[in-house]
Order: sequence, then C-alpha cells, then structure tokens
Amino acid sequence: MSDLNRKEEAKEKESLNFIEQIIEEDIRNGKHGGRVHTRFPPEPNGYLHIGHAKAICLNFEIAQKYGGKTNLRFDDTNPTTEETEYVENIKRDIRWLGFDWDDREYYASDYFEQLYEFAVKLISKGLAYVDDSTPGEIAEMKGTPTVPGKESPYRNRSIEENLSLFRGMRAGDFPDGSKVLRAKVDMASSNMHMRDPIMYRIKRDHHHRTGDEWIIYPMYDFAHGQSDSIEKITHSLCSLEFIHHRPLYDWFIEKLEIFPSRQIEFARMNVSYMITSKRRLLKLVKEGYVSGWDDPRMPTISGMRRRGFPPAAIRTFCDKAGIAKRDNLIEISLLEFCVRDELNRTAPRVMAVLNPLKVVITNYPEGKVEHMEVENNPEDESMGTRTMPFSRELYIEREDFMEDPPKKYFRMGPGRDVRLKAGYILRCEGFEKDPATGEVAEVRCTYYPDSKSGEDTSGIKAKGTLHWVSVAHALEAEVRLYDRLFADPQPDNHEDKDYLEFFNEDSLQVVEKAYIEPSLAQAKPGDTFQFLRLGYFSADPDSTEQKPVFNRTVTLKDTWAKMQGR
RNA sequence: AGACCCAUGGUGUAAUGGUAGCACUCCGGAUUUUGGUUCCGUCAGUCUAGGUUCGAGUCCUAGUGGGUCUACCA
Repeated sequence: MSDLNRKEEAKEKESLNFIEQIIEEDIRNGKHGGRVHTRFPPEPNGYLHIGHAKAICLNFEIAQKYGGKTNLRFDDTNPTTEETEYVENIKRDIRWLGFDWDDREYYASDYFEQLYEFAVKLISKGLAYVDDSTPGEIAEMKGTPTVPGKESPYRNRSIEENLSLFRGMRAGDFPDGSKVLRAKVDMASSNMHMRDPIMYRIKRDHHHRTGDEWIIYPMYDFAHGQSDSIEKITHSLCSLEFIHHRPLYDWFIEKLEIFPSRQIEFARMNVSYMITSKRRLLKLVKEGYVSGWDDPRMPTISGMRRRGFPPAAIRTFCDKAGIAKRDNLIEISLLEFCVRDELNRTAPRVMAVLNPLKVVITNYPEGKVEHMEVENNPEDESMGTRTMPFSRELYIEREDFMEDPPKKYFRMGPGRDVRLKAGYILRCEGFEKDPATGEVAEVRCTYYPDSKSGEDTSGIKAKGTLHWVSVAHALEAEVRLYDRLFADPQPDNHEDKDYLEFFNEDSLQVVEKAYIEPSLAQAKPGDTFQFLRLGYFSADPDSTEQKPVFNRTVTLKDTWAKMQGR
C-alpha cells in the first residue's frame, strides 16, 4: 500500500459527524474522565416511528462507539397523556431494532421527589416563585419576541411565602391550575423560554406509575435536564427545536449546582412520502385510513416490522442518512435500497404467481410429477436448495405472456422459447381465448425434454426466465401489495392543502387468490422471502393454516417496467 | 418585526486554511437460468457580494434564502 493510499484511508476513518467531533474533543480534554453516556428519552404517549428510530440509532451507536452506555428513560411528566401500554410497545420496538439498555430503564417520574427538592432549593435561593396569575395573564405578560414581557405582580414574594405556598401546592391546598411555580430568570430576554418559565403546575390526574401520589407535575424544562444530570448523562442529544431551551437547560444546572450534562441539538430526519406527526398519524388510525398503528404502510417501527423491513436495514438507513444541523429530506429510495440490500443477502427465494395464466405442456405426460431442485439463494450457497413439483399444467404470471410481443420482450409469446426457472425450456405453440371476455385463457406449449435445468444439453438459449407454480400442487394465499401512503413527497408541507388530500388510494391492493409454491406452507409470521422476480414479501400475522397472508415489503428493481414507462 | 440556527451535485453527507470525495437517485454498458444481484462508466455541487490570507467550501462582515421560538405539551 502506498503512503498516499494509507493517508487516504486514515483520512476516511477520521471522517466524523459534528457530534462525534464534540465527543472526541471532550475525550481529548479529559472531560468526565473520557466517559460517554447518552440516553433515549421517549414520552410514553404514542408509538415510535422512523424519526425515533434515527434518534435511537444515534444515541445507542454513538455511546457504543466510544465505549459508553445509553439509558432508556421515559419522559413521563404529563399524566394526562401517558400510559403503560405505550411503555411496553416502546420497549419492544427498541429491542427489535437491536438495542439493549441492560438494567438502565429509568423514568422521570422516579425523580419526582428529587425534582421537588431541586425546586425548593431554587426557591430558597430566591430563584423561583409561586405565581397566582391565570394562564391568560401569564401569556399576556410574556410579551412577544419583539416586545419584552412584564414582571408578574407575584414575582417578588418572599422566600418564606414561596416555600409555604409551594408546599401547599404539593399538599393539595389549591385547585388545579390556580398556581404555578416559575423560575425567576429574565422577563426581558430575547429568548422567550427565559421569560420566567413555568416549572410546576397543579394537575390532579392519575399517573401511570406514581398513581395519585402527586398533584403537582414538573414541566419538560424542569424535568429533562435535571433527569440527565441525575443520571450523569454526558451528552444529551435532542432535535433542533430544543435549541432555544439550552440556555435554560444550562441555567438550571448552574443554579442547582448539579452534574453538567451538555445538550447537543441535531436536525431531525425527514423522509420523503412519510409523515411523523403524532397527531396526523393518529388521525390516519382513528379515521380508518389504515388498519392500525402497525399497518404496514405506517412509518411506525411496528408498521415497518409488519411490512417486513429488517431491523438491520433500518439501522443502516439511519446511518447512511447521516447527521447534521441543516434541514433535510431523505429520499425514501435510500430506505428501499437498504431494505433490498439486506433482504437480497438474507431472504430465501421462492416462487409465487400473483396474476395467474394457465400453461399446458402438451407433450408432458399427464400425471407425471418431477421434483425440481432449486437454490434458495443464488447469493449464498449455504442457504441450500429445496424441491418444487413440476407437472403438465402450470401457472405463470399473466404479464409474462403477450399475444404479439415486441422484439425486446424476453418472455412468452407464440413461437418463442422461454426458460422456466429450475425447469425446462418451453416453446409456445398457441393460446386460447375466453370467447366471452376476449381474455387469453390458456397457453399451450411444448417442452424440450433435454433442456432440464442443470442438465441442459439442448443447446437452445432462451433469453427470458420465468417463475411458475404447478397448478395441482400450488397453495392459495392472500397477498397484500403496498405502495407509499402518500402521493406527495412532503404531504404535510403544503400551506394550502391538507396532508390527507395526498393519501394514496392505491397504497394497498389485495390479491385475494395468489398461488404459492408448496414449501411456503411452513412460513411463520415475520418470515421474509423473495418471490422470484416480484419482490420481497413477509408473512403477516393475519396468516391462518388455511390461508397464508403475505405483505409485499418492497418490489425488486424493475428495469423492464422502467423501459416501458418511457 | 426580534433573537437564535442553517446554507456543498436531484437527495443526503464528507473535506477541520492546501487536489471538493462518498452514498442514493438518474442515465449508459458488461455479466446473469430472477429484466434481480454483481461489475464498470457518464452527468452533476461549494447561495451572493466584499474582506483576511501565498492560498477560503472552511475564517470575518453584509446581503439573500430556509428553519425555529411567543403551550400550566414534550
């Protein structure tokens, strides 16, 4: 290897994103003894989606890279919206993605007592006060970005009075919403979050973990950073919209004199043709546009799992999408590439016919059955082979036959030779039409007995190769063909149009009666396959003994279709 | 309007003052018992104007464009 190459390689290895640069600088400076500790902090009020997957990968992988750890912490400070059911689903999704938080499963609600003490400390330092103003008054006094806010008339209560009032808030002396605890920062700050932010509100609501123990709950700004600090998180990664919160994050840490976690903001990932707004996703579910949170068209982790996306592909996708601070729109084709790339290596090949056309091989003996050997994956010999029954009557794909095909069409047509994958070369001798519909009803062929796959001595070269199943042996299955949920790359980015206007009515097509090869009888929900020449498919949990159901994960690249489109 | 953040091919992301690279997409070719895979190739980029410097994508200033912030949500 030349010096130049060596240099190039070293250079490549050193290519870091801006967060890694910060971390490596911290390590060089011996900050926190070189320790790296991150956290993934979901609020248990909804399902995880592709955007969360990005944050999960980022937090877990960056800690892993620097020999650190990642905590799972539920940010459960709002009892009204949060439920245990979400906690369980979130945990399952993260595990499925391939990450493990060991025993470090934390809840902001575990810190309620500590947080209360922190608040008392701030009050004692004259840095927080109880405000009796109404929500309207508080908003009014807050000012606007260009107009400074006004100080609350309650801002200068004595420390003793504040202490007593705050104790009273906790004790239940006051009705919901009648008082709040506010930090005494700066009502004239150009940063709205510094204009005496609310730290605690009174809210009599049953909490999924603490039950009715508390009636005051901390706000995000007085819970998140403090939880980071309690857990001694070194690098607290969050999305860009929290950038204005950082001065406050730092202010609390400084005034409380607690562990100095550092917040670093990155641009959240947007993916074309997908939306991640919880509210909008919920509407799709509630109004029946999709079958549920795990509908295979949903950008949720559970949806992608049911669709058949391998977790490794999602991880690769998040890695390849990169990390920076500018707004981005990742093309969904990158996701599809990662899914195909993974499945190409791992998914066994099988044959299925979605739109059947019967082929009769007139010179093949009636009643004869041959068991043809087929490789399970040409990319990977170790995946072995299986056999497929071959007989006189077969189904092929209707699209694989044309009455009067053009020259570049490599499939079946009158007078043409075509190969059946792992079978024989067929010559098309003619076809019959349904007199009622005018549709081709059956194709008649002869086969070349010396052209059997693996022992072909015929010397005939057929340009095309078709997939097939034996009529007598094929199983029936339901196949669900999925396409993108929306017809627009950014459905929620139109000022004049609602995202639902872009709902893709063709995003689900159901093939009630497809024919699949017999080996698929063993498929279990979640198993992924390549249906030869059609795409990647995953067995759905709706499958029954009588009727397996398959979801199309993604199509194969199709240069022929592309040529025709032109 | 104010503060803050951001600006590199169609998309995403590198280059850390010294030859603008990689991936996806697109297009073309080779191979192929999947019109898949694989392999090779083409096209294509530093927002604008000044300044600092031997040298600027990188540093400074201004402009332009985009984004964020004004919940008792997180």
